[in-house]
Amino acid sequence: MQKNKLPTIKEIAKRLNVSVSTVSRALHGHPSIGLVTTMRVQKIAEEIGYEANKSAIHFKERKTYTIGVIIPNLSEPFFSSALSGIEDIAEKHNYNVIIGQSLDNFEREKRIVENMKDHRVDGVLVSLTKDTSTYEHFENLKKYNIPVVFFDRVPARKDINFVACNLLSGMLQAMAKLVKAGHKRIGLINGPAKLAATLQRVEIYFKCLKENNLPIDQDIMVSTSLAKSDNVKAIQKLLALDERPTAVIVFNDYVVLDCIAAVKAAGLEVNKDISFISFANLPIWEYMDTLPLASIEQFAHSQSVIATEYLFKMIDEPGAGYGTDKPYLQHVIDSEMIDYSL
Amino acid sequence: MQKNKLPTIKEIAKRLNVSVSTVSRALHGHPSIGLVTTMRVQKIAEEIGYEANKSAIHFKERKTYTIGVIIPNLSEPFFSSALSGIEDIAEKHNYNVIIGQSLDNFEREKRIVENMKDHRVDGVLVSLTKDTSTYEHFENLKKYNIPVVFFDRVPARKDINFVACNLLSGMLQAMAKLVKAGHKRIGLINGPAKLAATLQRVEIYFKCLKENNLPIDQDIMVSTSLAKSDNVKAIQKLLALDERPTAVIVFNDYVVLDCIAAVKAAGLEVNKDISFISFANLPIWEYMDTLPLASIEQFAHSQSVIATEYLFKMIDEPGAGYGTDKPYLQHVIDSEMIDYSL
DNA sequence: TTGTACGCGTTATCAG
DNA sequence: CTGATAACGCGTACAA
Repeated sequence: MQKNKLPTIKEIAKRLNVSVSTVSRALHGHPSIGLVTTMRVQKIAEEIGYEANKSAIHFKERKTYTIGVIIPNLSEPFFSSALSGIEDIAEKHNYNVIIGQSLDNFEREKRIVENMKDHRVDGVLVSLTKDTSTYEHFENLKKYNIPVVFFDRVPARKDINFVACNLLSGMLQAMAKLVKAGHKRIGLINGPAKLAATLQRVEIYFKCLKENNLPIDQDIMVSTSLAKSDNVKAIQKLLALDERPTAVIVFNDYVVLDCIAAVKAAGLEVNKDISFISFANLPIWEYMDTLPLASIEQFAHSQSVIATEYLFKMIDEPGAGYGTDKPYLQHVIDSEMIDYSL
Repeated sequence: MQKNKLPTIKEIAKRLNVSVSTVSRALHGHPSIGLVTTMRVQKIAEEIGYEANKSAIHFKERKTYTIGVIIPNLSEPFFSSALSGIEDIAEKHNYNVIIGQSLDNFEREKRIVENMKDHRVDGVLVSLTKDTSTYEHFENLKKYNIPVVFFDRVPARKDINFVACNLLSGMLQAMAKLVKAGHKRIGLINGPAKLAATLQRVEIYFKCLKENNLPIDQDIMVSTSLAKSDNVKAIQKLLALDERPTAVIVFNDYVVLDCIAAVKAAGLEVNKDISFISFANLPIWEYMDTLPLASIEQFAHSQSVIATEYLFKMIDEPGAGYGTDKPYLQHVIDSEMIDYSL
């Protein structure tokens, strides 16, 4: 029935027996168009409910006014909160945001990048899969002049733009606190080996031990794929040790949640038999009865906002050198211990 | 430096001294093109790294292969989980998803709808603002043949497509459980008046009281704007009553979180001095020590998936009558009590 | 002050 | 088998 008969500039021109350019200019209030004509045009534009087809304009401008966001999983508060920040900034720039969930799957990540390139987004924000260790799919975007900024889960390279968290600062505070409380045997539950953050955690862990003159003991270092069952296994391994750690650094708050449950299930008491410190600072701690001693804030929102703002710099001033060589964005946010033991 | 010199079909044509149509057909493996020509074309296409400009194709097809999602807030797990489901389905249909956060602000919602229309999305999914009570901005989309499906927070109308939760079924189970446990004074903490769900809650509340031969008492009915401070005020009002309720139906799990905290702060014990039942079934309950007696699952994921699939039916078969009159989607999911008291 | 012509990248139609 | 041309909706340099 209703044919796709959307009002166009052409339609208006026909009705008024003027040219499309006149209509176009009239609609934009161009000074060179006579007042009467302008009014007449605007009048029927109003009447027939004309509204410019942005996608046509974008096509012509060879821009889409859209940025792409690639993240592992929307269901994780960390990422949805980041996305929320991104959308905020994009909206201020009159940009749209399209999303792609990699689901921590490298192949999917590649497909999503491909798709975003096909759609000619004007820029891309990425938080990597835990399995991403090559970056050609992103290189490809350079060919299309599509700027990329990584955040949080970033490649281990120097020729890219990223914003991430320096976990050390907060961790040092936390560690000092543990040592002061008398902990001498401090374990580590780390994440998947391929994640850059995992390596970082080890480094920090070592550094902190050293800083406090504590020995390194491989027995109390375990890791998890981040799957729930694996989290439980990890903590259980530690609990089963003859000489178990009295405190544990944990990859993130989600893992700690499972650890706490497992400790309770084992008939032990959190913060007495064993204490935890982890990374993320989930908003729910506020409501929990049993929490880690401290959590190292990761600033999902700040990270994403900074990344997005830089992305827009690159988009708005192409050729200004942003994102190339010297002015690479390599923003590292100092982390911060949030003390829950008070 | 690098001019926007992306390889196009035209470029290939020039290099080979053939027409663009030949190139186009060769690229698509059209049978009418000679094998040699086809090969030659594909060869340099490969060489110069040609990739079709989808946005040009979409422009020509007058489709964007993009759907819009309008939700109050990405930071709420309920909505991010819904969005996750939407993105999943869209991806299967090779569609993109653009998002808009209304932040529960009616004016923003209008702007977002406008924006999505400007961008000519092929369809829209909406969960309303708590202040939305008029729907002209959506009517407008009809003019552009952009189908709309509402989910969860839906308009109180019959001439639209929606999927929502019937909260009654789960609630009846929960209520039966309360009564069986001896509760006779059951209060209500409701949400903002403008939200359709608020009215629904009252109806259910009344119905359940009646079903169980309990009297209605205005004193134990309060409401909150959903802001934290307001949540606390609401529960405190109930706690301050001479004869306070022994159990309370609460608008949703987020409000309960604040209630529980307030109860503890008042030196009372949850599930002893006062019990709660609410709506949402947050994933974190699993990890909490203090939880409501039960939570009525809202099925964020299911709702959004069903809504999205119907949206694609409308998109894929326009004129098939979907979304008009008889085949309006008015899918109501029966809710389900999740019992946490075991 | 207004109109003509062109370009954005692609596909479809019609001719040859 | 291949090419020229129109069309999608709009903006704009150039011409009148």
